[in-house]
Amino acid sequence: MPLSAAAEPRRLRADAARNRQRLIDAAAEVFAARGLDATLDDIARHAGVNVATAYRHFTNKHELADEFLRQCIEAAAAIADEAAADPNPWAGLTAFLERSLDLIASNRALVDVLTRAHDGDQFAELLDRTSAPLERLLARGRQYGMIRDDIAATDFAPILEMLGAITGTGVPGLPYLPHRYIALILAGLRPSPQRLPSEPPTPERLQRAAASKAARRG
Amino acid sequence: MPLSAAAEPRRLRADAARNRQRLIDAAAEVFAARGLDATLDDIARHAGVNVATAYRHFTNKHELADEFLRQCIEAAAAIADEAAADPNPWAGLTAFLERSLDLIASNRALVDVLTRAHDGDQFAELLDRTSAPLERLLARGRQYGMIRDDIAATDFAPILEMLGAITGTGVPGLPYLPHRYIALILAGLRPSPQRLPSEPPTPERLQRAAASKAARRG
Amino acid sequence: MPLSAAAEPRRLRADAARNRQRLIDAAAEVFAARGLDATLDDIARHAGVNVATAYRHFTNKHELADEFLRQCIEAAAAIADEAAADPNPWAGLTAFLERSLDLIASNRALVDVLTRAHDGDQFAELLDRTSAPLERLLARGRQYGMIRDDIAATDFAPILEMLGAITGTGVPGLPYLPHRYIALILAGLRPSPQRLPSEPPTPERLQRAAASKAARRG
Amino acid sequence: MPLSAAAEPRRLRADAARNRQRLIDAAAEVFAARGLDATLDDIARHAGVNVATAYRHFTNKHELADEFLRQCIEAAAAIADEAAADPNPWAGLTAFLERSLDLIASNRALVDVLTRAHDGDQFAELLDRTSAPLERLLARGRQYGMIRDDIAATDFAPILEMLGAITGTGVPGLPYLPHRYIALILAGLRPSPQRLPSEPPTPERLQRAAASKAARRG
DNA sequence: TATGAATGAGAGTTCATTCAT
DNA sequence: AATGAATGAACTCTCATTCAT
Repeated sequence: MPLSAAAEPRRLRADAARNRQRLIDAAAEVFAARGLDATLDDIARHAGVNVATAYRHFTNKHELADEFLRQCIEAAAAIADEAAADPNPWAGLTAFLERSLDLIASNRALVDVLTRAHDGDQFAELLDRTSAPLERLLARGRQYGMIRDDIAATDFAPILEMLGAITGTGVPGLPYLPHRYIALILAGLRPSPQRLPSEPPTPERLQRAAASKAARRG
Repeated sequence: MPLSAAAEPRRLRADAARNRQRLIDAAAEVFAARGLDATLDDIARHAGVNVATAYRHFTNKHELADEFLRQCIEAAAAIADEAAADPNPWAGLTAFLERSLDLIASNRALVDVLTRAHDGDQFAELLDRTSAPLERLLARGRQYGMIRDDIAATDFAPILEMLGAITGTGVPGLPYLPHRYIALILAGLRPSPQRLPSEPPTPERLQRAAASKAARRG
Repeated sequence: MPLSAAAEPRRLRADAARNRQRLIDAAAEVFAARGLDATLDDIARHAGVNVATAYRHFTNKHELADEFLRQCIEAAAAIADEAAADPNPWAGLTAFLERSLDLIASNRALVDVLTRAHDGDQFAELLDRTSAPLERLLARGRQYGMIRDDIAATDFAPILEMLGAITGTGVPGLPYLPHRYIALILAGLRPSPQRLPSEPPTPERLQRAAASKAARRG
Repeated sequence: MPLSAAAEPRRLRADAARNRQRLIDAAAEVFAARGLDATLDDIARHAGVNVATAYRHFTNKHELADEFLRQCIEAAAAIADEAAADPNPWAGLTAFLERSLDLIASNRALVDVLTRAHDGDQFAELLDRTSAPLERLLARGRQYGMIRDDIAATDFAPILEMLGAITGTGVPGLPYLPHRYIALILAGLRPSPQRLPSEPPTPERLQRAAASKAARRG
């Protein structure tokens, strides 16, 4: 899944820029197939370039993964934007979860980054880009009495994290299981007299949690 | 968290048994901290023994992980049994999820085993041990109109998998976030006029999914 | 004794080619000194490169040994060719045995390959390359009544295997003992009224024997 | 002042002596099957005792191998004695070579010790025990004009070493190949007008050669 | 700039040998 | 005396990263 090219600060020669994007696309494919543990050599071979070339573009494997994840975040943000544009908030919310799940499902590494938390900063970025549209969506949903009012945009980070954990449960030839659990969570998001315990997480808290996960990994 | 000692066929000398359990406990700690990718050397050092000693007790790293997971499964089964014994099905269900989450939270590797599925057989075992009590619990819950009737014991594998993904979100000094999402899922488990899509997964399907995950990892 | 360079399919950079040959030469020396059990680390150190470099050139220890043996086989084939070119068959035969012995003597591992049979395929290759010239040599020798007529080219595999076993018997400052036993065997190769028992071994039989030896070793 | 100086170094308890012999027998079997590289653990298990027990009887693996080889040497000496007792020197010589070969063939490790020279001292011992009977045999053979007179007892060390190298060439269902090469060597041992180069090796030389081989191994 | 090649620091595993019961 | 257990030192092989063309 070649993600849209990102804006690069420095000007690169045309072929260099092409190599750079090739590497990111290759990373997407290989990470998707083998997870974040895939070797850089493999990715480079997949991109049709040499490993050393990868190191000219990215100081280390970590950074290539980051770049790849940044592009994933772009895609996630686009999904949130489109969902918020839906006139029916409930339909928008449903679409948001389902399309997010599709994105996650297409990338094993994205599961890794959400589950094993590769880098806290990326997480913050993801929140930053999706919060505003989600908040708009939720506001309208509450207005119409479609969505419970003790849920906030930041709650969707853990929610997607949870859904990401079961993306791999697809078995060819059978209905895709995660939809079932999206529906379960959607049922939980309906208005209810019983309030959820504690408050929605603050962005800071989510960042700290993601960072602490990242720290564990080294 | 030293798990309950497992029944060992052969009698071990006192010191050997101690070392064996030390290794498993060390494995729990180290796996908890760094996931199933942790090195055996690390675990052995943590246990205060030589790597070769680990190899005397377990033919390879895989087997040590298996032993550790087996003990986790015992604990999980105990949780399911106690939950089923609760006279109030809803309270039992709540306790089941919360205590399961606590167990998972204390072991990063348990997340791995649920998320990344180290070994399909272990997964099958886990299902096997928890299905019967859960099914009893659900049956009573449905009778009393407390629990929606299109959910089955096997649904709790993905549900716990999901919850496992966010166990790491705890931040010292703040209320434990996962409880919030347990509550969200519990809300979704209340009876509802809208049925969930597709059927509860069959044990075979869950096993196949777990096995295919395990295959990816190698 | 650096053996003649072998034809390599892919073009290697100058320094890589140098390292590659250095590794093979180092393998020759180290195998010669310690047999095929020598460690790759040792060989690499001898070649002045890192072990990992050895692994860049050869997928495993086995393959490095194979490459080294291939070069030995080239040398052995050259010896057979030159011997067959000698106008005097007896002189040719003598030269063949003596020069073969010199080759073997310079390489402990060559003894290994003949004695302990590292790889049945290599053995087959060796036979294949030396049989034709030897057969020509023997044919002329029989014509002139110089060589007994119940001996065949394939007999020289076991004969060299035998001689290989005593190559190590040289002691500095004393006449080289193996020559004495070459002479003994040459005496046995003179025409004789008493026929040797059984037939010369077929190539298939030699290969099977070599393969069964290889199997034992693992 | 006890007159009966025991031939046995130390008295062993009956069961200890039994274990000791069991270990040597197990060593023979296991060495025969897997060569001198077999693990002590394997041998001990084969003997039905613990490794540590092996270390009570033998200071290290080397010494157990030595003991095993010593028993082989006894057998070899017996063969030489019986051969010398044959009234027909040529028949005696033939029997000596064939039975020696059988002995070697039954023990992979004996090939190792002769080929790869585990220990120079053992070699000396072997010579020592077989020289006298062989010399008597040869003397009579020369008298009758049956055996060439420039061959000596010490020549049979390299000769057996050579034959040992091809003991493995047997293939089930086919005539045993080594007999063919014994016949070849016997043909070379017939009287001949052409003298062999250099002199028969002195015992010292053979010992030095064997010792230098042993040194290589470490 | 891009490449082929090289490397150091492990990871998993094995084995001769020693220790503690 | 004999055993179960423990160990340190190897050995094979891998990979992120750097160097030399």
